[in-house]
Amino acid sequence: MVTIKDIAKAANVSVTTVSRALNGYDDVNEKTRRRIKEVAEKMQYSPNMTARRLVTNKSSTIGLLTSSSFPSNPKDTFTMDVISGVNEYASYADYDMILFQSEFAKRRGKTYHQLCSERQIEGVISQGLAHDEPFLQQMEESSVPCVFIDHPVENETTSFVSTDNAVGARDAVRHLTSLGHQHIAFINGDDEAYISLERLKGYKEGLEEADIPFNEKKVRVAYFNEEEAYARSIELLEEYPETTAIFCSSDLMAMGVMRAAQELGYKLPEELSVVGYDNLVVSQYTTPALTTVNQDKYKMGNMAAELLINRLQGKETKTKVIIPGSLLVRKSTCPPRH
Amino acid sequence: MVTIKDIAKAANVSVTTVSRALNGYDDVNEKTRRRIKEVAEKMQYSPNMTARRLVTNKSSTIGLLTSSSFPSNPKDTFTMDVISGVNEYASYADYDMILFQSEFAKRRGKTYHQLCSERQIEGVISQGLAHDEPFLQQMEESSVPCVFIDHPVENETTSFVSTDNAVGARDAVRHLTSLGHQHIAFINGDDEAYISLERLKGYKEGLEEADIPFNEKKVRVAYFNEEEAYARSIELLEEYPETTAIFCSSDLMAMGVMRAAQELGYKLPEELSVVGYDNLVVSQYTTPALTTVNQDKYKMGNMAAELLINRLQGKETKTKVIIPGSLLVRKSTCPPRH
DNA sequence: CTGAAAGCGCTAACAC
DNA sequence: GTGTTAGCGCTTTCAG
Repeated sequence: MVTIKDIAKAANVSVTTVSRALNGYDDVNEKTRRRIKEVAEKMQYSPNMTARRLVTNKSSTIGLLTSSSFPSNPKDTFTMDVISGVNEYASYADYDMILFQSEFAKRRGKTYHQLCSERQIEGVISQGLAHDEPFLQQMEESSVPCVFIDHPVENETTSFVSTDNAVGARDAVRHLTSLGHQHIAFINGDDEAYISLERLKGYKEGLEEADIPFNEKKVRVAYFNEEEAYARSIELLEEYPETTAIFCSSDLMAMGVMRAAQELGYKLPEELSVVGYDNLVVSQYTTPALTTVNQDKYKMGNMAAELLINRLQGKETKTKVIIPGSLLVRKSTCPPRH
Repeated sequence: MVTIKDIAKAANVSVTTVSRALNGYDDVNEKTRRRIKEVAEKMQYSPNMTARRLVTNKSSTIGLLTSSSFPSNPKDTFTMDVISGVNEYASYADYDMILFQSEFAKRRGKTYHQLCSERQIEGVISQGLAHDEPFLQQMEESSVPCVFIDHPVENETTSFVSTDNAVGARDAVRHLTSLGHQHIAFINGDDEAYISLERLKGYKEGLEEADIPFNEKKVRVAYFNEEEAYARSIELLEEYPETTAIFCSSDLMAMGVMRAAQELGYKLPEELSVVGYDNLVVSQYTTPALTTVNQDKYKMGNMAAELLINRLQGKETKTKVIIPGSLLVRKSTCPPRH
């Protein structure tokens, strides 16, 4: 391994000068710099980041914290897209990215703070943590900068990236009402999580716009789980047979709903319109192809990384970004039968 | 930040003793150890990995090297599954994983060796690199242990993980011939890559078993690309209208083929059977659902990590693992029309 | 402009 | 069993 010491020797200068020359400080003679750079090149020098980290106490590494192993469901490509977006920006900005799972950490008895300090993580991005996940609280309190995806907290060290969930949900419902639907049920993901609350708000707005009374009994929670949604939709359809459309807070849940409806003998979409949320890859291949609200997951990750790294580098930066979504009308929705 | 020095002071011992106590060496009095551990716990000590890395010259970090940003195609969930498998094992074994892209490195003018030495990467896993990617050569020559996915090189520092490609391809063709197909074309991924050669071998075997003569004109190469496969299959179908089945070396290519056939007016699967390879998530949602050869991508990643980390830890370990695949018969294949 | 020296937090001979 | 000491490779005062 070639060190700056070797270069110093070869170039007949001190290690200090080598360090300064290579790191682009301007208090070094241009000729000396050139010579040093040449020597470094010739000797195939490459800096030992670990040593640098130790002394500067900076790691150029960010963490991406998810709850457990991904994908929990093979169809769930959400996290992959986020990872991809984060990694891309991190690479571009010359940061490394490390994946953490809160479940794993807890099993090891590690606190959030340990997770970060052990590796001198400079900042972290969280994605897909449950709203009551203790790590979330620890992140907020930690001095390590972080950005939350879909968890609305902003302060001196914390930023927030999400999509416009209320608008997305409202547009979905608006699409349904404009088709003529009057009986629109809603399978939500959670009853406390931020995005679920927002989407519920959008659902109500959409209903209100069309002068349809809100009925909380027609809202069920299925924890973003396909099987759970399958079960909830069967109950819903039995209790409210007049239902002609179901709006779901994720594509996975929508797939559960479609399966339930088909097994119950509904003809899709004529007898039941279904709308999803997320626009997972699979959603365009379901039968019928799923109408859904697109979320730009890659961009969410990319943005989160940008906000985080800007902050780490002391650049001025937004602390909140809401990425617009858009309704993708496919084949799972149509006017209700009379 | 709490250091061993602080603990040493608080526990009235030397830093050496603290280090030894915390790292489980046995040349330390059990009472002392207990006391030190207590103090460490109380002071919320967590070791500075960077310092440890510097002195031990070990990073507990492995790299996962892919060619470019992933997924190149949103439907392509292959790399995600591999990543997931690698990450899972790495976490379990207490290693960190970092994602590298060869394209990015090259744009930065970094060699493979620099990539590793800068971060003191202990070992790397490669996935999805083109067979003529220069980094592959550099990996083989490097002293950094590595394991190749789908690239057959084994030596003192190198292991190899793949699935049984020849068998997979043969089974696919066997399935087709057993259905009665006599005119089976093949869209391969590459004409030099290891897996492509193996699958070609399997294709020939399958044909031979059924006494069908091999015709190299019926083999086309589409570089694992959907559009490319779309184009090649149109040519194929026009030149050999007697074709009743096409075997493809990836699901993505199979999707291109199905689209081409449908646009050409073929009724699937009655007028053309199509078989894919990989078993991507989407393949079960295509119309018709794609018959394909499953590859356990998660396991490939998991295995690769296991082989690598075993080696890093000096454990005895296999240097080659071939994971069996299995044919998944779905709806895109049926007997040919007479 | 350049160099000497200190030290980041930790491990590992080597003594005692 | 425990402590002393010498670094790992780098950055960064502080002098000159």
